[in-house]
Amino acid sequence: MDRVKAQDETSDEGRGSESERLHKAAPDLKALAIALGLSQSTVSRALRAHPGIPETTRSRVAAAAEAMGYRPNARARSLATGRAEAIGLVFPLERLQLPETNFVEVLSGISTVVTRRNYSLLLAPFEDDEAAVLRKLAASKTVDGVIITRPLVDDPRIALLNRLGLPFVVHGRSEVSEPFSFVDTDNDAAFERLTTLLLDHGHRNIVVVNGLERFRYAATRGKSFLRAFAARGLTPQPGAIEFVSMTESTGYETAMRRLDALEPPTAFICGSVFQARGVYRAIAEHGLRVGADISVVCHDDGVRGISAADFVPPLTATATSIGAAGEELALMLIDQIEAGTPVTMRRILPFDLILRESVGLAVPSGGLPKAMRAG
Amino acid sequence: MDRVKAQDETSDEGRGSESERLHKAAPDLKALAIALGLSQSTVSRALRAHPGIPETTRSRVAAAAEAMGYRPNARARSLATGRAEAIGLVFPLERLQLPETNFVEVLSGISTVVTRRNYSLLLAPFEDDEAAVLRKLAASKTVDGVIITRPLVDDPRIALLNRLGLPFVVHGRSEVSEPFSFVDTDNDAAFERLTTLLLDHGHRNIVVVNGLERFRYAATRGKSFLRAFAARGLTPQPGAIEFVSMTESTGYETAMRRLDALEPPTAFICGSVFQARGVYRAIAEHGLRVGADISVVCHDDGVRGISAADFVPPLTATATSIGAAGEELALMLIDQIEAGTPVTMRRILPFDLILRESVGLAVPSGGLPKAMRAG
DNA sequence: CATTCTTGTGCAAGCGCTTGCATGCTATGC
DNA sequence: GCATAGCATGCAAGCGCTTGCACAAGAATG
Repeated sequence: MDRVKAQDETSDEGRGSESERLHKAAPDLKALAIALGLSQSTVSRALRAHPGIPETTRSRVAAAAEAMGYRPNARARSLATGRAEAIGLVFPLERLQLPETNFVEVLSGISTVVTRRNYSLLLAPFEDDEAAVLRKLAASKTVDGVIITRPLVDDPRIALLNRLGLPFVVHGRSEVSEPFSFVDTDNDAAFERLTTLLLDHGHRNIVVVNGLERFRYAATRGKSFLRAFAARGLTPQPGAIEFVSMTESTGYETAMRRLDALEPPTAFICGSVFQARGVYRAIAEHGLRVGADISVVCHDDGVRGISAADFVPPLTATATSIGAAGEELALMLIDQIEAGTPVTMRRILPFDLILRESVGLAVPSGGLPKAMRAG
Repeated sequence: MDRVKAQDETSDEGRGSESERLHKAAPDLKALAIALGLSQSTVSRALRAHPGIPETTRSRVAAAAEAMGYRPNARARSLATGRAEAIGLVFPLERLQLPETNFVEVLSGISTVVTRRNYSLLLAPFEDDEAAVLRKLAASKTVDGVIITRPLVDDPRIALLNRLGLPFVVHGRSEVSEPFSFVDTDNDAAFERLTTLLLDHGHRNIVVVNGLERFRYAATRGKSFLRAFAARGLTPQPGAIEFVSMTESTGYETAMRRLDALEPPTAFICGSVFQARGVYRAIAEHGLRVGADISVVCHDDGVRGISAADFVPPLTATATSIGAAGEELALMLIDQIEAGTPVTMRRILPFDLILRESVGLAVPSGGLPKAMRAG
């Protein structure tokens, strides 16, 4: 391997003339008021369209502000009003560093709404101490509220935020008794539906490649799986649920291990398209055909660039839009902030079950493959 | 296709008791000063470790602040100091929405440094009017400086920001005469190196799958390609450089079109791994083997989840870390802000040329394939 | 025509912090 | 013993905005 280093240069030098940069300083409220021959109060009220300001004054002020390029100083404004018009997104830094994540989709949804509502979005990553970040955001009043993600089954952040009095919205649910607002996918129904689908196709030995058990969504999904079995008076194999991380490689490893076991499953349910991709790979390496020899279904969050529809063969999945969840989160948080009074809002997003070619009738190991195309 | 809608629920209800949420309000400076029997000035100075405050007082104040959970109000502080201790990242919203982008890597690098330096990161996406966003950020003093990305050959934002007096750093360069700070990859050297490598292997009919010409990095890369030919007294085929977008699909389409042409190229140079992936696909569809029948090289920004090393066959590339560029950008901007005086800092990041199996000797169309393994 | 509203505007007191300058104090020097 | 330094701390004036309240002048009322 041949490695060639290119140069690496750093230098400093003066920049721009003082006069040029001071060109036309943005006026402050006082300057604007003087120019208009009005008091700061009147101008301020006119700009905010307070009642009691006649239309004539209002438009005159608006025109002058526009002409002079006036923008209120956000710092001063937020100090005076107690509102920052900004929300924070608190997340582990590694969600930006790991290759497989649905983080960007959520971020995209949040960004869209925040921009539309004229708020600012503060990114608040943390490395280990999330509570410290939350406390800091609350006390420093940098933001009016926060969005937190990936709640645990019993998440301590909820109590903390309630105590701090910082408005917040959770992406997902938690089993805590405290009240909180959230946006969540209907994991319950989705996994029950996926399980039922496989049961309908005669599968009994099903493995769930689930997320880590401490996260509430994974715990819930596991329970839904069991419930679907119970509803038919059936019992899954012991150890049917694998609580592993949401990556391609763990999907692969888990599937490899289970396929090499004494009684390999006839179907897999995956928690994410990433895991499903790994499962597909393991199945291929075993010389098996998805949909014919073995079935796979998954939950698809609608992550960019990796769609269940593009799998070969196309993957049956419960589909939601995690981008839409992001939008809903931001919307909910901002509404809550602007309501002033603490309210609890909950929203469970719907999903679509989309049947594709990855599901077939259960076949005993080595039995005849039967491709089945649903739809 | 069978679609099942799940429920969709929204509800409001009261939350938490007033007393509970007011539990233990974070004290302000005044409260802390009173508790300590000191004036606000002394406490403030002690906390900021101003000279003239004796060690004894300082530690006493620090201990009390810690015990009472004091955090300065960021709004008030920034109003008083004129510093927000925050920087903004301005970008087109679509960079978050498109599936193929190196945006997250940059963001990750920026986040890391911003957090380490105790700054806040404001995400400032725009839909069409970037200038408006910049003006607003400058006038509203929400941030102390901004990072802008993807500069055009002649980028108007630079003049604007200089005029506004808002500190900024550019990810990439521009040909404007105004001074500005930037962090950039050594595109010049990288593309000259890639071109030379192919020329060394006897390739003369090379197609460059480049980025859009209006972006300075793409324009530069094109010129470097020509320069490498000129250095050998050679001339590339007319229309050798394709200025297209940085996606898998355009890589695919471009390669398909060129491979179907009368004189198909014997080698491709791609601007990104995304394009390269499309090119590989087109080559495979033509029944050709990369490295044997046709050569491919690319520039690899080190995007998560898609590495030149994982291509089949592994792809020769000039490698840089775009995450490192993000870190450098944030570092530079913060240093610049804290320097107070406007300085111009430039940094050109090095790259490694990593030879893998995707390059072979040029073979005439239909000639004997010669696999060649460099290294 | 005096009185009470309305209406449009302004005064001034904050919001919670920083910081230039002033002050009272204890150590030092001659 | 008194002037001269520090030294540690406090006063008060902002930073640029919002907003409760007061106010002047014209409109409406009896």
